[in-house]
Amino acid sequence: MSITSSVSGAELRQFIEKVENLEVEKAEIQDHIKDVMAEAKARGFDTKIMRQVIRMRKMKQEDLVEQQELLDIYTHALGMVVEEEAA
Amino acid sequence: MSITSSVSGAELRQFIEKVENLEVEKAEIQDHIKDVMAEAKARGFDTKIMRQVIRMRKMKQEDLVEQQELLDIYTHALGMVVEEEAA
Amino acid sequence: MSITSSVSGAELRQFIEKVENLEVEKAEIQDHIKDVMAEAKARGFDTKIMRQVIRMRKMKQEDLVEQQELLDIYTHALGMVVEEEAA
Amino acid sequence: MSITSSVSGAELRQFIEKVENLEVEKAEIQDHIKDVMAEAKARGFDTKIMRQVIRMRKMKQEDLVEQQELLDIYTHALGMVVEEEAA
DNA sequence: CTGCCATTTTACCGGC
DNA sequence: GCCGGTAAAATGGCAG
Repeated sequence: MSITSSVSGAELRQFIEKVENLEVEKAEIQDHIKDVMAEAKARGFDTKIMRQVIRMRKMKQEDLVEQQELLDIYTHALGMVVEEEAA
Repeated sequence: MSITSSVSGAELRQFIEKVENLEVEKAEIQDHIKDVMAEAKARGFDTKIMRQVIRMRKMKQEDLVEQQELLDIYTHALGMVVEEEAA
Repeated sequence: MSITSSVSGAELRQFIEKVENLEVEKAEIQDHIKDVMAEAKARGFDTKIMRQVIRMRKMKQEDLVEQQELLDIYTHALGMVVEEEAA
Repeated sequence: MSITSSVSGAELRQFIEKVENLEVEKAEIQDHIKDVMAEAKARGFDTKIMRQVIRMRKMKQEDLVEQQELLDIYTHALGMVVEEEAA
């Protein structure tokens, strides 16, 4: 009995190759980002600052989401606390 | 504030937005990868092993062998014997 | 605001601070681990392999063998032959 | 020539065991944290909220550090921009 | 080539 | 007891 018998090699291969193809696409985009940064640098901008700015803009958005989640949690929790105190 | 600053500001903004857009694209591809892995999992494949296989396929054969050898050296030095299958 | 809420708040604070203190301790130990690894690296050991060995030692032998077998199955199914050393 | 000859098994073992011991300590603290959380839960607190609160308190501290770093970067960058515009 | 930062992987925790 | 998501750790990549 072959060691391969317990899995469908063909199916596995399809999944693997699909992921690998997507990873290639991703790498291309990453390269593109690198190009843009290089161009910005050539135009005199400090890439370190740019990265920091990008990072902070991302964080700001995430914070909004975070705040909303906290609000939701508190809203639900209030119901619990009220029940709790009523008990 | 000088004209120069404003122009620089506009140009900077363009670079940053371009990068951010590319990062969005990248995130979408990453999500797609996640989907593929989830489907593979649903089809009964072990995603952890799949990831390992993908990593191995990316590595140069040379490095792969070297790393395996080093692992062997270390495990033997520690007296760790991993039970081998009789083929 | 009710007395109950204040009491709950104080109690909650106590729990949270206790957790935070424990997390500080944990971080210190983590730093210590980092130091040990750095020393090992300075002595010429490959820390990546060391980490892998530590992970392997944590795993049950049974699971370790199983995982290795699965990897073999997948690599064979994909026709990946990892060159074995002649001992 | 033995496969073990190229590394000092004794020294490696010492490093590994030291790390493992530290990891045991760390796990104990983690268990302790778990106990505290379980007790809080038993006292009626929502662990999800607690985690969120702990997380946000940590982030607040990290944000301060981040802000300072950004300030530093900007300070340095200003020098650059001034030079740039003078050029 | 070293340190730093982003990504990726692993481990954990709570819910079903 | 798995499973899904979330936080911690580790690896890899990039800039300097």
